[in-house]
Amino acid sequence: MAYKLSEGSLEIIMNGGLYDKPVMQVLGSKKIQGSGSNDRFRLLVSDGKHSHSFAMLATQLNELLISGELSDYSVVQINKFVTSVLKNTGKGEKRVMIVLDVSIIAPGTEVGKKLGNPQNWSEDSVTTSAPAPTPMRPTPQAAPSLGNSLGNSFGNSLAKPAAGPNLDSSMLGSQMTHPIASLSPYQNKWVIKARVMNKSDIRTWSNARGEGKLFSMDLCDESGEIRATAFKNECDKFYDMIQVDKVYYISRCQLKTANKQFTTLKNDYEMSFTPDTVVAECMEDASALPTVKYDFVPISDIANKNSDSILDVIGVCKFASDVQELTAKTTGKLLKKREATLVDQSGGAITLTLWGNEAEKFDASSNPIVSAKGARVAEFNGSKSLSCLASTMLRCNPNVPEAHRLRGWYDNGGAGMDTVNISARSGGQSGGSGEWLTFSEVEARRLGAGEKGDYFTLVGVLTFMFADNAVYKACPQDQCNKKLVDQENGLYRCEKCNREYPNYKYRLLLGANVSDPTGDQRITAFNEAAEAILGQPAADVGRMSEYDKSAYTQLFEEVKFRTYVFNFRTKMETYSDEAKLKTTVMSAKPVDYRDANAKLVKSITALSGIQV
DNA sequence: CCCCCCCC
Repeated sequence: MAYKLSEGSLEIIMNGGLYDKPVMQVLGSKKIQGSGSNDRFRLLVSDGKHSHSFAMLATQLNELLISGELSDYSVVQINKFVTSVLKNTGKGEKRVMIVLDVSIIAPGTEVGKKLGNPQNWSEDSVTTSAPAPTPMRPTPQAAPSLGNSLGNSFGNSLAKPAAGPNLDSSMLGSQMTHPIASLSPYQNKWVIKARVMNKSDIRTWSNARGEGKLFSMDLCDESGEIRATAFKNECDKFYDMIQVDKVYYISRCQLKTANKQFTTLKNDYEMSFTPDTVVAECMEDASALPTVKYDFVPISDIANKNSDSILDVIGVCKFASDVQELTAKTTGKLLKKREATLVDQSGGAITLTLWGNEAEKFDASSNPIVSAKGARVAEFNGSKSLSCLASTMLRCNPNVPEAHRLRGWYDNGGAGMDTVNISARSGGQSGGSGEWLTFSEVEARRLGAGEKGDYFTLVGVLTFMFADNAVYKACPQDQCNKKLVDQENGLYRCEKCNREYPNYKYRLLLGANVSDPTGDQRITAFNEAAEAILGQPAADVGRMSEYDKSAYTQLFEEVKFRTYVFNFRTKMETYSDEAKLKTTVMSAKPVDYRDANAKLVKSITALSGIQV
């Protein structure tokens, strides 16, 4: 049988032209050292007229060679390929062809010999041979280096949109962009057309090697996904431009091996923007480019998921807390978070914690549909909630069928449906998201029954205070707050430090009763919380108790029957066979009536389904 | 060149 090779196709391709599905013969292959398991293979290919050893097999096709399916003398049709120019090869520029998809027309064993008499094609042929023959389809003939000319074109169009007779983005079809899966450090001239799946906040760093700022983004196309990071100048240059869900042409980034420890994206490489990087938004229809794929878990099912598992969720945001600031224990970093309560048709409600910029920007006032791909299940005090990671793809009112279904459900009665808050069953900041509970709800939910105790917020009135023992003389050591024993000789003994001191500090330990319309509770307020309740520093309260008893009594009279927004921690403890809730004041704040009224209105709306 | 993903 005679095999017909696409004579002359190599010359076209190696001149940067396009040739549709050339048929070639493989004359040899050679393994070149890749990093780790990423071996790559170089092929010697022939079109019958020329042979060329600068063809490389895309790594995803390695198996063809390893299995022997592709071997010497095989005749193949190259369905998909890209070329790129390598610099610094020692012999000037070298163009390589990367084979992305092949069909084997005849196995090497069947062909058994070299077809024709191909001459070794060299880079010199470019200048000695005639210009490339007419390609198979309209092609950028003025573009001996595809990536380069596209890059220039972007540069021009960014500077002056109407410029450039050569190429504009409307001419950029899929033929001319490179699949993300084909990118590697071996190729430096390429253009990808990619959708932004996720974009990070700007982060700064400071370490022994210096300091700076960066942001990163996750890109995808039909072939795969890759992370790109923009540092310093590039961070400033591109942060505002890059928008989630939009599609961009991107060229001239630096590729490097991805550290798998820090990414879940399916790519062996990641890229960094460089001063030469060009980004141009794709203005034509890019609906063919994949969007984020979801695998939503019904909210009520999340209660059965393991902690730390990663999942996708979508729900109506029924409620969101204010932004709270906190300090990370391990890093000392100042963090901002907001807790959004999501509900869906499963009848479940769950808290989703947003961080940083996403927390600040979030607006729950219109009860948006919120979706999160890759949120992490967290467990606190035995209850499940979700937390966003840097890799989580968060969307408000995403254009997906589930979102439209939820909107319809919520606006037609779903808002009034009873939900089971799986983030509040037996722990956590109960009621989630800054919701206020009553004592009867605390009882109904059996808060405090768990191992670690439960936190909740409640508006209550101080109905009684144990004023007599509210202040004591404490060990003056910084970390030691032990009550001192008066030695009656001007010295005070600390049993914990096993030392005597001539001095002491006053600390507060206030026992009290708090009531709300549904019940009451014996509570304890330690130093800072008690100072907040009394509105006086412990030192002043101590002086009053010792030197101005009437002022001391007056202080407690004034505070009695005041209303506070309390944050409590409660835990069941057993004293001499009797189980009792031990409830501690974590914080006590005066009521902000504006905020309180807003909460009541929200609650009325949620319960009645009627917009107030 | 980062690599943190936090808290009650």
